[in-house]
Amino acid sequence: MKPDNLAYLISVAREKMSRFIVSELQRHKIGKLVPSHGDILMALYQHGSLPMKDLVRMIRKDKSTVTPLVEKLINLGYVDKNQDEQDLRIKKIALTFKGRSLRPIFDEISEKLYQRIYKNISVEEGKTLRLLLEKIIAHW
Amino acid sequence: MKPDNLAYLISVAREKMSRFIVSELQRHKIGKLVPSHGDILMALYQHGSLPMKDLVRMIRKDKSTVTPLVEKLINLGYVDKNQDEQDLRIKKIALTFKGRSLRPIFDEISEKLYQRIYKNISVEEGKTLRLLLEKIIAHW
DNA sequence: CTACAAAGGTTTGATGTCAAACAAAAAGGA
DNA sequence: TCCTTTTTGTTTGACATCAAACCTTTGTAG
Repeated sequence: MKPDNLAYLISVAREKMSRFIVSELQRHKIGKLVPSHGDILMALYQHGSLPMKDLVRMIRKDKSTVTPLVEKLINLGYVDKNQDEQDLRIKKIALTFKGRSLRPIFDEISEKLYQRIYKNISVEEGKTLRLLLEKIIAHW
Repeated sequence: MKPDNLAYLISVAREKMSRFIVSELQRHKIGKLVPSHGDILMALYQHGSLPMKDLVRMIRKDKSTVTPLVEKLINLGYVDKNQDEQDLRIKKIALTFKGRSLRPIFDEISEKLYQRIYKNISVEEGKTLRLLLEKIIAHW
């Protein structure tokens, strides 16, 4: 649905970025991951151990989506899941050693994505773009 | 995966728009459709009958994705599919009367989306935004 | 004309995604 | 204490999505 040109362009940009990330992840043979898995790992890199609840909020996906996403990362050995001791409802997700060892790769992919975006716009234009997108989002 | 702020903002903007469209479609009881179905109908509103091949290109989805999307629209009675007479490989998708009758609703949703986006940015800013997104996409 | 390659679509299998229903634990109120 | 509500997370069912394999029809080289 792309009646307005802006909506169309935003969708296309997002698709390009998404495909770029997926292809980079595959190139590194990390397992067949999608950007959402990357979101989870990035969140863990930045915040350490996190309960499912916070992960759900941070990656902006339904909780019933996050469960299998995390499960996959567990099966690949990148994270583990442990019950909180105070509140037994809470499951805390944390990086394993193997998961932490992937960080350089994710940093590299992030950097590459950044370079790709800024290949054809200036830093100043990037600022403008960020500002406009924030305006649209903030008062949505 | 939202290391760079811009990538993150573009994703969030796209998600907001997508959810907006889905909720509008549901509000109109058109059937449980997603934006991709809207993309197909909009393409047909603009170009009349279209072969699957062109539909695939226009909505930027894999051909194996478009097949079931169209099938759903057929089941809902909004489009039909007929074999081309010259080239028997080609299946042409066309709007039915019922499908055409939905056009006002889609025009309304488009307009609402436009209003939502431009609620907090000026026309001039919209122009700038479009320009910058095009820059990023074009030389991707 | 025949064989091979290319093009247009569908099928199959795997998986991400959401909504709704569910289960279990904690919180709160009487 | 006991009952109700809220919170946290999983399960289930439906479906969009893609990649790879497949089928059918065209196009083409020899």
